[in-house]
Amino acid sequence: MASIGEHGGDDVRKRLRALGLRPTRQRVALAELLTTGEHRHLSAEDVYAEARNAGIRLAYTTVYNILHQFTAAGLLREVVVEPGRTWFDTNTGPHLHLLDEESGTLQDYPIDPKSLHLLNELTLDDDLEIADVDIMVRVRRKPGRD
Amino acid sequence: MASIGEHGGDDVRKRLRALGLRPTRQRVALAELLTTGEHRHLSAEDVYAEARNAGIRLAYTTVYNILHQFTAAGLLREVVVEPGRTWFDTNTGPHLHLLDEESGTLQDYPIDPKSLHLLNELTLDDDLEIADVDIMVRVRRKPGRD
DNA sequence: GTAACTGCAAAACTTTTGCAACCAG
DNA sequence: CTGGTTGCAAAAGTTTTGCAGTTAC
Repeated sequence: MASIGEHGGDDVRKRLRALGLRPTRQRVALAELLTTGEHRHLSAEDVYAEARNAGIRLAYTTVYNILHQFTAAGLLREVVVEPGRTWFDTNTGPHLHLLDEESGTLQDYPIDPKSLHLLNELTLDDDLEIADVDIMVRVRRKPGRD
Repeated sequence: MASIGEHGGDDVRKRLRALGLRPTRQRVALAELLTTGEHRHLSAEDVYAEARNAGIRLAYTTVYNILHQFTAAGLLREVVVEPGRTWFDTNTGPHLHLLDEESGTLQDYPIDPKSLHLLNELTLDDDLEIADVDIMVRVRRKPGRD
């Protein structure tokens, strides 16, 4: 594990600054929390709870502020599944989402961007360009004998 | 224009019944409203307002109930763009969505399902199958000279 | 010192719930 | 009749706002 210790996080600070974000105590703490370990899907509430558990003192409002700033900066991706169910995805690489509607489970599935052949053929207005593509595959248990 | 007149809607009634939905006054009226004319993206509020303007008396709750029932029955598609921004799409054919984040505008773009080559290669659990696929292409105005 | 940022409480929104009244078959 | 539907008001949930106080540089 890299040296993201007690008083560490110098690299995080640099990265934040490069994104035009002042490395405040709260932003550094959340950035470390969110970029450490496996990729995850977290609700704002999840992030708040985890932060508090980790001993980070910060307000709920601040969690929202920072999550949105991180999303705008490309550190996170926002995934809206249903109204009132927003996930922040720590995986910003090319992937699609598998949603099991029965359980509400969201799963990443890596894809080769080149396979999105279709997107190169979209006819857009001349002054428009593709900023991002979200693909959600809704899966269900096969019907039949239970 | 087909005969969807004052006291008409017999075909609508049949269609609703075929879907297992009792053709109540409210359901018939909304089904006519939503299946007439061009395809559109409507919020629950839009539908409520349009219905009232058209002289249909019904409750906000009922609009939600019916929109969800229609969605489950395949008469509509639900599109969630951001938390607190759900659209009901009257176009149930194969298409993707272009979202201009600046303006919040959502636009349909027809696609050939066969071009979704990628989806045939997804490795899913044996008891799972694809129920539906939502593709959202976020577009933005090209940066550069203003 | 100053602009950027945070924290708190309240507000704003959309969507859901519970239950009595109503209607279709 | 009888269960499926509707309507109303109230509740639930998430996300946003306004503004005073704090912090980064």
